[in-house]
Amino acid sequence: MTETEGRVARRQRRNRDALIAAARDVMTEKGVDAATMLEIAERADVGAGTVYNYFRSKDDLAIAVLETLMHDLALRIEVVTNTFEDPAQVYAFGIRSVLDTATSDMRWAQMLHRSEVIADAMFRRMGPFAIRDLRLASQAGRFEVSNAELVWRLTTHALIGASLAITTGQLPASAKDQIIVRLLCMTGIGANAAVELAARPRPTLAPETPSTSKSSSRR
Amino acid sequence: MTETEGRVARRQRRNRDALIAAARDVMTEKGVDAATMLEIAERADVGAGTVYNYFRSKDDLAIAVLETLMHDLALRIEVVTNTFEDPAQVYAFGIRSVLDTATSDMRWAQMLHRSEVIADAMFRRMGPFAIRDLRLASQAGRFEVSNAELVWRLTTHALIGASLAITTGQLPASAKDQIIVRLLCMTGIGANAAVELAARPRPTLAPETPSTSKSSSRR
DNA sequence: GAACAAAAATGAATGTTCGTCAACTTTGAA
DNA sequence: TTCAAAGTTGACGAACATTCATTTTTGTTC
Repeated sequence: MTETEGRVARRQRRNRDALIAAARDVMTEKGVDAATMLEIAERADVGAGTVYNYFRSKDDLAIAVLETLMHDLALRIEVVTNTFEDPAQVYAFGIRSVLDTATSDMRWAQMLHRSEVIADAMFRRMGPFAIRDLRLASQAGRFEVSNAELVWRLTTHALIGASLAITTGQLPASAKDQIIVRLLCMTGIGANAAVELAARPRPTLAPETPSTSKSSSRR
Repeated sequence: MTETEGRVARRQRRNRDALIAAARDVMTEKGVDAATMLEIAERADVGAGTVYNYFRSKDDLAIAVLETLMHDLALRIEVVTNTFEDPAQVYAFGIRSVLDTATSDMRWAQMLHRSEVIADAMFRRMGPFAIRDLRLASQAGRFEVSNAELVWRLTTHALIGASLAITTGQLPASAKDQIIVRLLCMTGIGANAAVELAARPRPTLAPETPSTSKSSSRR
């Protein structure tokens, strides 16, 4: 194990990141399925076969893309919630932000169709934050959650499903408040407290980190 | 509109049902993705192109298969719950049965990977039963649900997600009780009442309606 | 029961895509 | 400068959903 990251390793990570950025662009433009590996490779200025040196399969790559979206969102949420007093509100703001982002940002909406993949990415990438918040709120006596992992797992799937229902028009966007209330109910807080918690005013999130893929400047 | 179903319409429905049965067999054996349209057609003793006279696409066919599984399960649940006194218990037994079936029956487990499709089929096919039960229990003062459709929508996605997590080993089967408790929490019943409701003894379901596809006897 | 039009079935051909691979290029140490 | 290891390439193979021109079946009318 070298103390610092070697030149080779650094270059490899650059290539990997460039591929993820390219894939993110193509996939959020056309959807995961419609994005072909060839187009992604071309966007990254790379041969078609090269992608498979970094990702085992298209799904692998899609998961990597989703994870960057998730991680980015989790960090932006944390910046805001750091100032909150009530740990229950931290959690509530988090799931509300996910719902808002997933339904309003076309980049997310395009990805929603692979529910189980996106829910899994959300579980893993945002889980460390969400589960911590659930535990803190439980310790503070605000929630009644004995198995935070389980509650978060159920919440991710419900959240993605609800987002999908909104973007496909099966649910009106005005149902968002009720969705959050019901998801908060899963924390054992009770219906009345959930309504109150969901109704609190919310600050706005910072804008998304811009993509790092060069449009077409290299070479 | 003819009073009785004409000969033509009846034959068409027979063919359609035979295709669904064949597709159900193949898809539950190998999974939706691994099932090829050609194999399904062969199993139904039909040309490859014929399938497209009855279903617009492979997805269409998969949805039809899922709907038969859902509908069948809903009916079997209803037979048992007809004798229940407590409307809340009717709903609890319903979601518990879905979870048990989805995680123990290989036929279901194979289908779980198209989360959003299966959740949507469950919403539509089992919804009429589940939403009615939610409303009845709310009217009886057992639940606190103002928007039964929404609660059912969230529940289907969470239920499918949880089932998938169990079949893939991400969650132990022993978590099933807790899953049901948390899903019941979404009805606004409160954590304690949910635990009590989930712990009640459950009768067993009738076995599944056998497939109607002839193994290979025709011709 | 013959003639015929409409409906349904057929399966070979089509087009698309993922993932592989043998040849080629770059890298960096000796 | 040399050379082996690592990385890259794009043509290619295989798989598969879907199409469509052709054939077969069905039901009706005389």
